[in-house]
Amino acid sequence: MNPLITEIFQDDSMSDDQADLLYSKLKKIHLRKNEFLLKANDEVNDLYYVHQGCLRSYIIDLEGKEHTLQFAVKGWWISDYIALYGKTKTSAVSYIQSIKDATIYRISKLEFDNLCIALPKVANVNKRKMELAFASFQNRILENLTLSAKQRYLNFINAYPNISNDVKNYHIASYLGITTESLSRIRKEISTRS
Amino acid sequence: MNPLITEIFQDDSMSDDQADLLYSKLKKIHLRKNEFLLKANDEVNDLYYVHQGCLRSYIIDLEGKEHTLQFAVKGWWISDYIALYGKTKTSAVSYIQSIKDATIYRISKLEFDNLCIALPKVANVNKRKMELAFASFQNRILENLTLSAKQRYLNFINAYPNISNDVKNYHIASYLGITTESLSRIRKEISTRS
DNA sequence: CGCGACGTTGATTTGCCTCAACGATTGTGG
DNA sequence: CCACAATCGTTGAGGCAAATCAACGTCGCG
Repeated sequence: MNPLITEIFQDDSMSDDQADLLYSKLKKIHLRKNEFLLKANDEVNDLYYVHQGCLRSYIIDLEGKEHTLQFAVKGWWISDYIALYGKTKTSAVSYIQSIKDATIYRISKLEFDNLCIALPKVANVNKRKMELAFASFQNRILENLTLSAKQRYLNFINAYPNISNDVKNYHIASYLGITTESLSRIRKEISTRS
Repeated sequence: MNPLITEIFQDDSMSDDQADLLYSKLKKIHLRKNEFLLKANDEVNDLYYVHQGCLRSYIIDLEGKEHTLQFAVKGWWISDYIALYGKTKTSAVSYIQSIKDATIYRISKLEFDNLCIALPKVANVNKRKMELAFASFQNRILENLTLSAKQRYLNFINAYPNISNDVKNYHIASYLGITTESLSRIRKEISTRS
């Protein structure tokens, strides 16, 4: 019984052989705060599982501004999905950086795809993960279309109540698509009316 | 050899038995222009494959405004993914309406999941479809964060050059997250500088 | 024809951005 | 452990892109 494999693949009914196989494909990585897992223009071949810590992926636009795509905490997978999953194989468009010291497990997409074929359980866990991510992407698009900056912020701290200990406000602002100044004013407005 | 199955599952190396099994799970649906496949608060259990025509999914916010989530043309799947894939099973939040006469094939998610288990080919085609959708969602979020309304519009008509024959401008506006008036002004600006 | 759906145009408002300055907090080297 | 600098957050003034509100032209269709 491999507790890491149980954690990652959410299945404790796996044989030792299977767990060993899975484990052999994972490469452990330690990241100090502010270190990068990936940078724009890097070649992208891998998926990253967050075992501990907190990461964030973001892009830098033509004007040099950062835009946060995703935060990832324990239990989440992260990568440059545009490059890794996109129609045309490209190099990374985003940066993935640790926000606090982190332990990551890396697996190549190629290996992962093979595991999905070899082990239906892995395929099924992955399928469900993709579906959940799908739903939450739709939700984010919808919120961006329908809600004010203030409402998006309230939803954010509601959805990620613990994350605000780790991430800076300007990370949140760049996730919500507003400036740090605007977020500051929103926070002020919220705090004064209570 | 079942041409419909070949079209939907992008695999012509399937046995007749397998193709028959797949075909038996599909229910053909005809939609006239403006008919609904799904409405908010309906129970959601199915996936829909667009064989012909054009559909659009949208939500109506608290102020009564429409926001387009997705367009779907031949070869695309559509459903209320927030309800169907979300963490907590809920009823539909969106409307799915045909924009022109359409032929749809419906399959229940339950049946589809069973097929994914029974037929690895189906699982793999589905996996790849999910990955592509994943990448394009990330792209859309990124574009919403980084680009002006004008740039998003230009990207849209570039990405869907044919779609503009079918969809109304106010559909596009609600997809881009702007008002019809703003889109009208953007279109004017584009046409006059050329 | 006449009505409704769709698109356009104008005047005004507004939510958020930009630019600039300045506290507060954190981190670091002497 | 303090001193100082960098990073981060806040505040203010002014500007702009897009929204709002309102009116009107145009097209297609019963």
